[in-house]
Amino acid sequence: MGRAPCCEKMGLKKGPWTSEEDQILTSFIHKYGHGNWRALPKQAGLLRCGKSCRLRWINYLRPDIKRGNFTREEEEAIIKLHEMLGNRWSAIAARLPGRTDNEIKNVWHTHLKKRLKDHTTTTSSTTSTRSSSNSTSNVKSQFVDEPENLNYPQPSSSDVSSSVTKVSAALSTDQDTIVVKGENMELSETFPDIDDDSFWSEALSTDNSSVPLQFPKASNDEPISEFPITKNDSEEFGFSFGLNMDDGMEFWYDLFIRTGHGGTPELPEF
DNA sequence: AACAGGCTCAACCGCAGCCCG
DNA sequence: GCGGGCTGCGGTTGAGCCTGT
Repeated sequence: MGRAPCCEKMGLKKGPWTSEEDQILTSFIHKYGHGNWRALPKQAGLLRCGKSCRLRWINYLRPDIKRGNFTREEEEAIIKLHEMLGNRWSAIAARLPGRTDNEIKNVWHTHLKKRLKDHTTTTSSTTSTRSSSNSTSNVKSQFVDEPENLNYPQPSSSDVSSSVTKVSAALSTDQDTIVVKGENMELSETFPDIDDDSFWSEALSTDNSSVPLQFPKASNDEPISEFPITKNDSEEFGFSFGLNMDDGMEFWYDLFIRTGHGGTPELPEF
């Protein structure tokens, strides 16, 4: 089909975004949403192409973005999801609240891929119960057998350390099923067909920031220079800072609790 | 202190698919 | 059904930072 002309128009800026540009874009989207990325930079008075604006918003400016290092649980989830989904970074990102596909992709290529590769070369004799031909199929044994390979600070207490390892091992999957096991329980979370993203998008439907809102009436192409954000604005558009971050934290907290960190240090051996 | 090589991550590029006239 | 416009996605790049020598 027809390809979108890229940012080749004269005068359009490329390269790193300035804080001023960030502020303009953020303010505009908070106020009017992003119904039309192509028209947005013009409306907002940005010398960027819509594509660049969209990327900047999605990967950096969105308020529900969880900044900072990936937690152990997140990295394990990425590995598992990659095992199931392959390089479908957006699908993986949809399952990791607050993380973007770009971020996950970077983490995969810089950390996880290398880690898995190192492990497979050093522990080629390690047996895996999975018969999958996927190259990442030995993820479980990696975390079970060699937690010291991970670049995480290890607690001084051996009890805590071992429990972490066991929890990681408990995050096993059988294709579409992620099984989380804890003491005195076997809680299975059977996820629906992972090809159907609707389940997840519904589950994460609090992501109001992605809901296209309305642009100002474009009586002319005058850029809108000021859009102070008020509490009323955010309420009017159903937008709220921190909401999605809380959901993300809730997700991991829930996982944390279910895996036994929330009170029961002892976990079944694997 | 200076340099080189490696690493990280924000941003860009180009393709695919969806939507609509 | 066809074609153009647009968005979303995955792969790739490169500037800046970090680390080792």
